[in-house]
Amino acid sequence: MVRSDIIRGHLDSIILRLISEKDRYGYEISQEISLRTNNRFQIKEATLYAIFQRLEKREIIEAYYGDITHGGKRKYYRITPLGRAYLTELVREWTEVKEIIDLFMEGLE
Amino acid sequence: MVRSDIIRGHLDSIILRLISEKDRYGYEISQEISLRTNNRFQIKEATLYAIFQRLEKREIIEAYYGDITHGGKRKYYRITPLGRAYLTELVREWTEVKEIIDLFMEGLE
DNA sequence: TTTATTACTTTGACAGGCAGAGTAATGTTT
DNA sequence: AAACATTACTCTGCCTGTCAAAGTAATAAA
Repeated sequence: MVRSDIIRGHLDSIILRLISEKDRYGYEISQEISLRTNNRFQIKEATLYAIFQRLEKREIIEAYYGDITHGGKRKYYRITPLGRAYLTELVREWTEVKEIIDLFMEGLE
Repeated sequence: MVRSDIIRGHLDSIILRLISEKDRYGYEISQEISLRTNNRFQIKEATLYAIFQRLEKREIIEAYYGDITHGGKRKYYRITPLGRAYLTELVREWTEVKEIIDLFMEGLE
């Protein structure tokens, strides 16, 4: 399991990417992350919902309530055009960050 | 210039890597980072010295004063055996984090 | 002698992430 | 029907890493 303070700062990217594929609700995203990473990383609930609030306030995502529920009521999020642009920028940034950190980390494995 | 909150958590790695090459002092590390990244990333002084304190307390690095100065007196740091082990672990972690984030970021560039 | 550069330190604040506790609706067991 | 498990979201208060800002001090250059 990866320490979360090392993945910190990239959670916006991960969540936004998942929402960009299709509208999703919180619990679903949480499960999807565990699934795709094969449980190597799990997002904490408190963190996830804090990110939703942040992104919604910045108009990067927007919320609506779904009707199909299975327990608590689902709050779906969709990405806005602004969010798409932001995600593109995040992907570019990730490429650059990888390059930079690799500059220091390579040749040691 | 890369935002520092996206590189956050990897600064220990970068600094430790530089110290592992040879004993270094703060100002030197700061310059070296700017140089190697071609100014795409610069570490802030306050951050750098805070990291030194943290790593020294954890006995990952240790300090001594050098005699050759050129302005303020230089405080050199060397990596300890514990530090070497920690660095190895950090490199392994970095490989894993890259894999995980790439899981979400790929196919969008 | 004034200014620039080198070099380190400290304080206080901010932001992201999280533990823990809580609310509520639905499905499953007994 | 009662009890329990699961789904699903919210809120509060804390911790930690980073940083702006301000300060100290020594050497080199103008």
